[in-house]
Amino acid sequence: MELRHLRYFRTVATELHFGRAAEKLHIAQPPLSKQIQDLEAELGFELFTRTKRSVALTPAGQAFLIEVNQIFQQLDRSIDIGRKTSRGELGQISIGFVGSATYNILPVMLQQFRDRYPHVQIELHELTTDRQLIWLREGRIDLGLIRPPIIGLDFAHQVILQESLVVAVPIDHHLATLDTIELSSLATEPFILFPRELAPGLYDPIIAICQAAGFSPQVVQECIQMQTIVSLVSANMGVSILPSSIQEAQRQGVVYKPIRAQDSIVGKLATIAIVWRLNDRSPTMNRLLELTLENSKL
Amino acid sequence: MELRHLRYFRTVATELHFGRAAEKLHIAQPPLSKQIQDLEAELGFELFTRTKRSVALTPAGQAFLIEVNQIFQQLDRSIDIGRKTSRGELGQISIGFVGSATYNILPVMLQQFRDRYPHVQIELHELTTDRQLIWLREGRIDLGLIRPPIIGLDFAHQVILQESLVVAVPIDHHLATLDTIELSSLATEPFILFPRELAPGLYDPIIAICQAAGFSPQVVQECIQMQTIVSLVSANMGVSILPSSIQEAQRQGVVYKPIRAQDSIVGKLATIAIVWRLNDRSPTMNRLLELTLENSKL
DNA sequence: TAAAAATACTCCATAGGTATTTTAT
DNA sequence: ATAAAATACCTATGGAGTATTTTTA
Repeated sequence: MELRHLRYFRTVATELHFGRAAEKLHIAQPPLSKQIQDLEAELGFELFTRTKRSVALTPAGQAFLIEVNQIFQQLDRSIDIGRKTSRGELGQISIGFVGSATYNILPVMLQQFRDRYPHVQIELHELTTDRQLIWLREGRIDLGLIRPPIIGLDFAHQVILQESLVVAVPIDHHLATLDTIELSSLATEPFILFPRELAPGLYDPIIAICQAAGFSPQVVQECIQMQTIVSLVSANMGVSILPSSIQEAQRQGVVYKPIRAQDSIVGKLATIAIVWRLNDRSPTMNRLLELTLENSKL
Repeated sequence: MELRHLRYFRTVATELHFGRAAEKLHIAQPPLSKQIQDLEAELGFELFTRTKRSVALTPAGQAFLIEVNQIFQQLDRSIDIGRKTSRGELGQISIGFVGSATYNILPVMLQQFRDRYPHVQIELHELTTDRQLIWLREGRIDLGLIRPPIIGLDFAHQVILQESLVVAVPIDHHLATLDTIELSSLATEPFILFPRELAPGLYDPIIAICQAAGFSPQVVQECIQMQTIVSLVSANMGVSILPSSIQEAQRQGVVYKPIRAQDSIVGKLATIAIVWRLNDRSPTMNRLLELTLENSKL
């Protein structure tokens, strides 16, 4: 059986006239009769009762017609789904992100993508940079928002955000009244930082600028979550240096101050990059990368 | 597009190897490659990523595969439904019946049919004989259980039940003690009968046997429902002559007595026939007629 | 008698086969 | 070097066309 048989059947069933049906199908009447006969032979039951002067559907033909219409509906649906998937309008994508991406790039990226491609299922995983690279390799996520550097040759990446660092001090701290803070004035302050392994690409520059300012920070506490660091600063446990986007997360008892003369020595050191597997270009990923990279250029 | 393309696609998608897929399909590899290419061209998107050494489904191909499997499922379903309908195992039938068929033929017929063909939808309509013939002609019912005679040449029918008549008398009536009743002893009794129009094929024989016994029954009350006649008899309103199957409907205050010497003069006068439209032989109807006629022969 | 489906045949488009090339491992 | 898909070209099945017959309203 081929779709041709079913197409012909549908036409004859609606026209109830082999001649007209053949005309509608742009074929001659005899081959149409032949095809319907072949179909009936294959099915093992009669579709039409022909009385040489009139054609009518048998009860089985009526029941079959209803079901055959479903086949064509399902066929249209199949093509539509395939086409949409090929365009990245339909599908799913699994995204990893570092906690600090929550304050800037991630919400913008998600909202834009959801607006443009509402039928794509997005799965989100908050993970550290190193876990993201592992998950990427294992195929558990398709994209990662990480803090460089990236180790491994099987990844492609693109920096999408560069931000400056700020100093976080408790609101009643003696430095809290200044507009900008000289790094050297933090030499004797207790520091709260994240463990180096978590984001060496962010940790190392922080240590480097401190040493350039003539001191090594005295780390009294390490925290995995940036939110926790901020909490501890507000609790007068010490000060910290963090990406400036942390200011988006409003928090009582903490003030953020720019580092003086940052542009020349310090620059925009906190970077976030988007990573994906080399040679993995699903349509959905392409659409998301397009949107994100296009955006990060602005 | 033809089912061939989809069949080939499914095989390649499961084998992920054109050579093996071709073997499985009993065709050579080049035409298989060609057909898949044609399919992709028609769909407007790629189904496979071929890297000369390995074949993989694209995301669109994966999505399409799932949907295509649905097509084949729907195809199987269509054939199955058509086949079952052609055998009368699936479908619907609308049956009319006279109230008095409720006591004998109808319940047996329904139970047997339901047991054998549980997926056929049965619609039941209690109607008088004349209404049934009208509904039959209008296509509102497919079969009727009626009391002959049948007027109209466009019907086929078959008598399926012949039963004798019995006399219904109140339990405290002076005739209630006898084993059988002589019709002539009813000459002066008040009669309760149904209107002639309702079932002339039953009414006329009743009048005829009374007249053969030398009297015309004094009808004091007419009722459409046989149940009502029985009620009135039990209320001492009079006596009646009814088909013997009325005894199935147990009722306080009424006794039923055979008519004496019934075999010779009276015979089995109350008949029920099954009627259908000439040349209307749906599979469902054929199955029901088969069962019923086969049964009535016993 | 006329309208419509079925038969009988003929033809050609295309599905499928064979031989070969290309390409990636 | 080899496995596997693509390309090129050929063959032949069967879908479609034409002419005719059959059937019944």
